[in-house]
Amino acid sequence: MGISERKERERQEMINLILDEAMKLFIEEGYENVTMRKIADRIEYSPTTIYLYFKDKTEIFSELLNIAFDKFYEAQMSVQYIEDAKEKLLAHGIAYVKFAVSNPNYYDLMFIMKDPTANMKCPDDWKTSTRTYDLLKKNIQECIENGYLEEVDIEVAAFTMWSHVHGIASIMIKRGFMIPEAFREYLIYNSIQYGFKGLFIK
Amino acid sequence: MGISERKERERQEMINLILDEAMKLFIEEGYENVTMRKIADRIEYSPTTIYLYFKDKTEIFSELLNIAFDKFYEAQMSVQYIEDAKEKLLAHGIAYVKFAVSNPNYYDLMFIMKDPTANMKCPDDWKTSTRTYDLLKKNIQECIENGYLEEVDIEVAAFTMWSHVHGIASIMIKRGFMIPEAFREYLIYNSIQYGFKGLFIK
DNA sequence: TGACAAACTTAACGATGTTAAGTATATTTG
DNA sequence: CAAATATACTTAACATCGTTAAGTTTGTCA
Repeated sequence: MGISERKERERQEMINLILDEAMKLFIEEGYENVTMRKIADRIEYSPTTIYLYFKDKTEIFSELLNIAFDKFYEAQMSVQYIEDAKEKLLAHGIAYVKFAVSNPNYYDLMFIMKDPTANMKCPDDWKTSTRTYDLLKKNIQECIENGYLEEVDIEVAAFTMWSHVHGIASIMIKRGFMIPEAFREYLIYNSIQYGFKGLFIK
Repeated sequence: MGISERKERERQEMINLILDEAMKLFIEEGYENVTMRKIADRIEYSPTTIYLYFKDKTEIFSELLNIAFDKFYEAQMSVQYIEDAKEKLLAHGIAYVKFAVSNPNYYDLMFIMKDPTANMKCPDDWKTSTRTYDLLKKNIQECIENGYLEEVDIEVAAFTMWSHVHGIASIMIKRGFMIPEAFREYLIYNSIQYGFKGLFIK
């Protein structure tokens, strides 16, 4: 009997409908503009219907978070084809910041916002997030092997590069107005260049 | 007649009382736990009384922001006595992050939170914030003069160091749970060391 | 002492997330 | 095929939030 399959399918469609509209609201207007009632308006159901598919608002955002991390990972992967380890590492950093500034709400959700995942058991749920960090470490390792970087604690090196690009990203997203618009791109590019290059020995 | 003076004094005391309690609530429990009603409870007045002294909630936070920037500036100044320009620059960076992690709510307010100053006219009100950035640039200038740094666009150098320490600070504050507790201090110190040192030529 | 202004409170509005109780629809069972 | 039941959804309500309007108390000055 395909009847329970159909029901499961319909349920999944409803879940996706909710997530899609929540995501649109979120991307367009940011976290504080995603309200249960606004989502309900968009999907043309009553607000309480949402609670039949999600425990609460944070569960919706946990799902959006996973989607965001996937896109984030893809953005980083788009640069992994580069042969030269040094060039790749630089491109990696630039891709990181580029993703952040062109998807500010995703980035906010992933790394800045009061963690909507406070209720999540970390080890499993953050798998998608460590994936990109592992990629960075791999690239650093490659640089060491090719003599571009001296042999250092790879954790320190990775954290240093991460904190640098994260710093750029979050300044641009949260306090970008402090920097003249025309100056921002220049600053992003040259800062990554300047900061990373200092670490290279060749 | 000292009567209007007394009234003005009493008014100022009320303003300070409100700010003090708001600040305590804010430091202890963060932004979202500061509500007009909770402040009212603490000062033992009705919620609406607060509106006789502050236009709205954001005006209270604008005041807290100024106080925070002052403390921040002081924290940076506490390291300016150091003679050697290179040592001073490193200490500056460490002092920055130290302030941030030991005053996470201040730091959040200053550089991370959805700007509570959106209604403020930037040029004047951000004076207190550019003050510390000018200090950083001065220290960098000194390093150049002493041959510690090559002659670079000072704006790029300052932004690079800022984004690095800001990155460290905001990771620790917002996603510190991703890093083992025992590892954090090590990472902070060594990352600043590693990142900054790379920029020096001597 | 009475007029008036300042300080403060009570009550309410519209928004939020969320829950409890009720209704309509679809499926299963006799 | 009709009655029983489970599923999907809605209405109404609660407590909380920032904020406003209207009313009350208090203190100052003529």
